Amino acid sequence: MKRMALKKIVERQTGVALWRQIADRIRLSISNGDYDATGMVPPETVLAQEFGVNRHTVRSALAALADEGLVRAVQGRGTMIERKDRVSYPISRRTRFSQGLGRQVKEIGTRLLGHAEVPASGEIGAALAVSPGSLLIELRTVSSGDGRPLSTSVSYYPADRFPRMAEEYALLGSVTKAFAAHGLDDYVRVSTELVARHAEAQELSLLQLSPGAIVMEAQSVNADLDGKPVEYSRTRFAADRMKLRIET
Amino acid sequence: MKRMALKKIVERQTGVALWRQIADRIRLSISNGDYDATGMVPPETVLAQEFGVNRHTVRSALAALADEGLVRAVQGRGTMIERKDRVSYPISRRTRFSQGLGRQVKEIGTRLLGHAEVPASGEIGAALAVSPGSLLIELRTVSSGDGRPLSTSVSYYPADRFPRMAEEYALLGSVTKAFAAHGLDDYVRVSTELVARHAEAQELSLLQLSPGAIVMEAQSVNADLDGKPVEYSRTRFAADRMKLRIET
DNA sequence: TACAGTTGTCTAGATCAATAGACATTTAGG
DNA sequence: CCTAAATGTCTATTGATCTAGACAACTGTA
Repeated sequence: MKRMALKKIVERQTGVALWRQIADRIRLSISNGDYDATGMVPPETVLAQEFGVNRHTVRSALAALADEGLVRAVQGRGTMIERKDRVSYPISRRTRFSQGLGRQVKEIGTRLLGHAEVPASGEIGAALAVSPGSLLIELRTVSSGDGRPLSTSVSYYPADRFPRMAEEYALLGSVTKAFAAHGLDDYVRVSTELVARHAEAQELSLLQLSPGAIVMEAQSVNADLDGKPVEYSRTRFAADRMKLRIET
Repeated sequence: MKRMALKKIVERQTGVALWRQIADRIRLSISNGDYDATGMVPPETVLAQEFGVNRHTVRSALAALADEGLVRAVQGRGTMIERKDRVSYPISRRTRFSQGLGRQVKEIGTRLLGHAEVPASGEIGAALAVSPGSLLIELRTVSSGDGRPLSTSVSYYPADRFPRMAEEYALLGSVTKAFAAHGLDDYVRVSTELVARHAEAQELSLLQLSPGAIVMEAQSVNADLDGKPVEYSRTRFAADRMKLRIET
């Protein structure tokens, strides 16, 4: 289906600047492959006409995208697309971070931001089915693909069963391996809840997002094969770098 | 865990107006139940201090939320919360729209916006495993719960197998029943891909969203029990009214 | 070299967003 | 009946956003 050259409307007086709306639309078009034929963004004058705004407004949008490293403008030639990918991340009964990304990224980085021992509280305690007040290990991490941050997580593990979680994770760089080091060889995803919202300040900095960006937040529980919960985690994905593939 | 009274930072010069950022944050707090104790939003002066902005800016944010019908301000008393729900929508092998919402909403509405017969094209044809150019039935719908729009869909069905899809759907108000009318009693979800992004103009109007709002877009394929695809659909959910529960 | 097409830069003005302060109006409670 | 606390309204000012137009600088091609 040839994509319709549909009118590219932007809304005024909405609290979202036109240049940001336009930047979002162009980013989407790039990731949809709309400009693959030329590898370039249409000329500023053309975009200005399509969106019904002044050329300067389009320039602000392109400047923001150039700032993200998504495009690069060359005087006299045009604005070239530098990057267009959106990584696909599978969510299934056997969700494993590094396996899922597979060949989409050459190099996967995981960084342990910090860890702590905290008492179980309402929501998290209930999800892990531990008695209130019992100790949990909390891990905070950021994961990236080819140097670009993709997600940030806060995860909780029962401290009595996985006492060395932080150390093993720091050493092995993988939750799956850290579980294995505690004698747990297999686990499955029990539940996942998804919400999309604007990123908060801390998420902007952790994920290196431009302000106003969107995150998808997944709250998930993993359990061992007996159905006993072993992990509760809250992962926030950079929405414009990822799509989630749900395998049922 | 008692929620930390963490500093509520808003970012300036980002192309997203402060009042809109604050409106988004308050909306999130309402849906998180942060204000359940009183049923009211904190006083404007308090919010202004928390966010580090002028009271007038907070007032703009609250005016936007009042416009959505989320809160109602009463002079001399305060700003009361009118609505706080975020509907949970399950995605599983047997995703059925109306069943999933269950008791969360009293009244489910589905409206057929229009239908058409279109030739199968690249992506959609491949997903449905039909030969290129063969005919598909396209349905465009909006679904709502208790009068609030929750999602809008575009769906495709092979015309040779489900020739009366549009008529049956219009009559029965349900895809499951329309399938049954064609002799298909059961079907399962094969794949789902999820993306979150800012809503486009058309989506804003269909879902009655305030500009700058977020939609979650799910592209899904359903198949009969022999694995033959019967439906390709693209559903956009109003992100601030829904959360998706993924059942694996 | 000439030229068309493109991005880069500058100036000026109009509109929107945010701050600041003052005061009015309404409500609930002592 | 007061008063404290809350929202409602008004004016003025500053900075960010958007429009408008003109022209400079660079690229590729004829």
